[in-house]
Amino acid sequence: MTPDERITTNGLRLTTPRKKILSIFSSQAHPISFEEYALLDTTIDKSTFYRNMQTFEAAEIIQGIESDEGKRYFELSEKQHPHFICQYCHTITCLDEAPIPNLSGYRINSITYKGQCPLCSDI
Amino acid sequence: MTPDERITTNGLRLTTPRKKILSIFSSQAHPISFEEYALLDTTIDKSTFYRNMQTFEAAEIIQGIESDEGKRYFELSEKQHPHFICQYCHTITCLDEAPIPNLSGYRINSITYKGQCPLCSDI
DNA sequence: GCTTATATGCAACCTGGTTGCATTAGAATG
DNA sequence: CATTCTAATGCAACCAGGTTGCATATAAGC
Repeated sequence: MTPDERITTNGLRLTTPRKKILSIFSSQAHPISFEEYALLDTTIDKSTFYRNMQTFEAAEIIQGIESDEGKRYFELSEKQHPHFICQYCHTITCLDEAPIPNLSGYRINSITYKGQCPLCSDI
Repeated sequence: MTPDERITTNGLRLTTPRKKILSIFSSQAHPISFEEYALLDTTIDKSTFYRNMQTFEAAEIIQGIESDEGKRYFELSEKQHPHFICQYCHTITCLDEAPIPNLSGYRINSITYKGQCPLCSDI
């Protein structure tokens, strides 16, 4: 399913800002914040962005994660994978290979590890 | 080591607000936010609280975790354990029994799961 | 007890994110 | 293709959690 199709199958309107949002998110390898998004789309309005993040999260098109700096990062919600947030360089890495544990009774939607990434361990 | 000793061994002064902060945190079963802390200590000053959270995090006396609502929660940094944040009731649970995986190259300081807790799954 | 650096408490501030509301523009209908 | 209706946008004002500057207080060493 293409990003645009994911919008319409959820009964949402295919608007210009939404097409651009999903197009830009499709080309990201890591979650990005509004601040970073706005560098790639200089015409976006802040409230349009955040309102769509909420809409897309409810439709499970986008997934949000909280950084260690009180910011929210977003990425396309494709194959589930944990994230690693480095507390030193604040980089967010997608751990595509890491296993997802089974916690009986709990339904896990996201996993976030925080700590020191390999690059920051070397210093 | 008592909480007070953890302060002095880090070269920090044993002040009245600090003693109260650690005393209150010692009696908590879950991480709490400033909002919740202030209900238990009505004389605390917001900046004193947050400055001490930073100091204590640096001294590894306190550990902070980000909620799914853009708030920060804190708990005494004792035995390392993952946390589960329910996206429906927003409760933070300590998963004392859950295993801590090994990610080669990464040093893990905290693990946060988000999703649906058993109570919210039943509804 | 005196001294000095550290910590407190208050107010002002910052910033990420939200809300209200008038306007715009998808999409369905005839 | 014009009309209609509702969802979505864009702007400005706002909110809340957390931080900062600075004068005052106080813990700890002598």
